[in-house]
Amino acid sequence: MRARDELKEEAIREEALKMIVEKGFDGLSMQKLAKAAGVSPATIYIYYKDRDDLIVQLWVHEMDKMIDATLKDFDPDAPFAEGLRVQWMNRARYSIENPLNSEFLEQIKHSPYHNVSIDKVDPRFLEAMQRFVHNGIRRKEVVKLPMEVYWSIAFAPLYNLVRMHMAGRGLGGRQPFVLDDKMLEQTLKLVIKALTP
Amino acid sequence: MRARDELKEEAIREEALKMIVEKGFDGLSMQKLAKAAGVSPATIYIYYKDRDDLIVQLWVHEMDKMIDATLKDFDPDAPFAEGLRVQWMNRARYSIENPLNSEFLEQIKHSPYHNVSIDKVDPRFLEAMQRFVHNGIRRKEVVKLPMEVYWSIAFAPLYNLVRMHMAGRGLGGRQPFVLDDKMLEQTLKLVIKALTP
DNA sequence: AATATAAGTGAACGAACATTCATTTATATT
DNA sequence: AATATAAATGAATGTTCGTTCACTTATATT
Repeated sequence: MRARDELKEEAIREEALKMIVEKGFDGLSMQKLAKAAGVSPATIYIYYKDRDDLIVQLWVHEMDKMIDATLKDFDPDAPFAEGLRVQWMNRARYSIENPLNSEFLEQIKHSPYHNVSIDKVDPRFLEAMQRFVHNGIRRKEVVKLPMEVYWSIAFAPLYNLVRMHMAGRGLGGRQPFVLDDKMLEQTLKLVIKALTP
Repeated sequence: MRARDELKEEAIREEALKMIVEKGFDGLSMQKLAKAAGVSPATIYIYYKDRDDLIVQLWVHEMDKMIDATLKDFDPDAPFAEGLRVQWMNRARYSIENPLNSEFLEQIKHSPYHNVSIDKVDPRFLEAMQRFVHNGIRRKEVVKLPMEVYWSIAFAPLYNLVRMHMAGRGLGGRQPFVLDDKMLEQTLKLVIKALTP
């Protein structure tokens, strides 16, 4: 039998990502995607059941990559401030170096597709995060908090800064905006201040 | 001459909002919208130049409502912790009481439509915010920060909690999640801790 | 070299799409 | 009551959509 062409598969993912980020979900047309990826429309349906399945599988794939990047050198048993810094910097670096990939994830998260994809987060990631935070609380390095509150304070500011950095504009969109290392450090410091007793 | 039917206009906005939040931007069809709003497709084009214009104008309209709600009883010259609390609670209440409206705004913010709409934020709102923060810095109630960092720490956690509350599920989507007043207070307290010297 | 098998294709399908247009309807002004 | 005007319409426009299907192509196995 004939083997699958990994390059085709990758091209489809790549172009789909680009189309969605640049034109939104209503800008993703299967025929245009096929043309952009250099394959026949029918080929896409070998890999994906339908358009929705393509989007959800793409999300799973990108989420995996993001999680891998975020957890690089991360040790859930490390001291809290250190562990949080590793995750922060990993995440910031990955987002800035892979703007299409991270914008796509943000776009999904704030769209109805999220209801479908949300269940598919790697449970090992959640467990690692939970252990990390509970370690911190046990050692009195972190104030006692529901996971959702912790998460919102720890990472939502980062995501927001990254989003403005991508857009190249800050609040109200009138002024240019660049997220530099100093600002990242400054924000992280304040986040740690909020979360430590 | 014949007068415009305000009810029709409102019905179009209402149904468009519902369609976008429930089915995403690719779920907004002009013909389905017309049917849902009880008007002819052609009628929509009296109010809006085209589909994109409808979405952008809808954003402007909803943004106005959100800003009005957020600034209710807000005084930019009030003490920092007090002013921030007013905005927080206003915003949280409006979002929870008007889930469609606030989900729509979040959806736009994380989509390519944001590039078009971002310039249209009411400048008076931005000026009020700027004055409020600069007041705080001047009075040494707030650490010195770029507006973008301030904003990210002050509000991104709130938006994130509200989003999970809407979805009814927390991190990873496996556990139910309800944002209650206690949690809101707890988070606000930590945010203030981060932002005050 | 022959064969079986799944990858890959281009053209075609009906359905749904955004938008327009000739016409009708309601009403403020006269 | 007549008139002017813009609102409102339903049907129709051509286009693009997601998806399928009969067919060809490449290759791993024999």
